[in-house]
Amino acid sequence: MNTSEDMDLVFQALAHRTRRDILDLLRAEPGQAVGHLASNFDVSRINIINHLRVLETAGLVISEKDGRSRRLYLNLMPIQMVYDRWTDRYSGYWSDRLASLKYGAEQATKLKGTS
Amino acid sequence: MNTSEDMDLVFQALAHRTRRDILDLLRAEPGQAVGHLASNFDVSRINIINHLRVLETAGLVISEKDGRSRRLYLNLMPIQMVYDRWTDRYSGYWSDRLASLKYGAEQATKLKGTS
DNA sequence: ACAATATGTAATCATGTAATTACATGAATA
DNA sequence: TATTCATGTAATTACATGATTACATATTGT
Repeated sequence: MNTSEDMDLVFQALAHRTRRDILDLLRAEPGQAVGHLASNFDVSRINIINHLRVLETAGLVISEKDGRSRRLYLNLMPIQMVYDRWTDRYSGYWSDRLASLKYGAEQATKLKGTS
Repeated sequence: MNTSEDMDLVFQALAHRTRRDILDLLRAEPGQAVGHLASNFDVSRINIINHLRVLETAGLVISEKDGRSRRLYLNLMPIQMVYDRWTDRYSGYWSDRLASLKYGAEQATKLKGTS
């Protein structure tokens, strides 16, 4: 998670519903195989493999071979690092939830007042 | 932030370095105009307008007309809602930073042991 | 060895995105 | 009113992405 390109990969990976659903399924049942995972979707198995490649490139999914199948695991570290970087940047705004909402209200007021 | 399509928009908006840089600049100097913002980049002014449209569609940027210019503001609410939803889902893993790192270590050990 | 199973690669097609140039609108000001 | 300034729209181009079908690899079991 050093370069900005890595962050691009993580956000892009999360920017598709199927891939977010994959992460949910891997969280619910870690170590499941590709075919078993794909059976949850209406799209082709190959499409799920393509999505898995995107997730693996972003570091969000790790896999290990197990005979003729492949076990899949969720890895949340990239999301943690994005979160850390983001909250470092904007910690003043929303490191604390209440402060964030306060900011949102202030901004709304400011916009209302000047328009 | 009700539908999954809204989350797609937010993640897609964040999945480009220029757009993340725009958010940083708007945070540093709220209310700045389009041309002033665009002067920070090497790309064309129109390209920044296109990126702004993406950010506004995702709800991350709000704007108001001010004479012949347009004032731009950062809106972090969509990110907050994505964050809330994500941490709701995976709160057991990384609502607490230490717990998250612990999970990461456990997962690494698990993978090492079975491969 | 042969067949069945699990996964992956290659080629393809349609669609979407990023960035550009040229032109158009609308507001401030001489 | 004409002109400059700030912004926006339209059309275009190159490239990336999502999803598919057909084929290929590798492993298990008969």
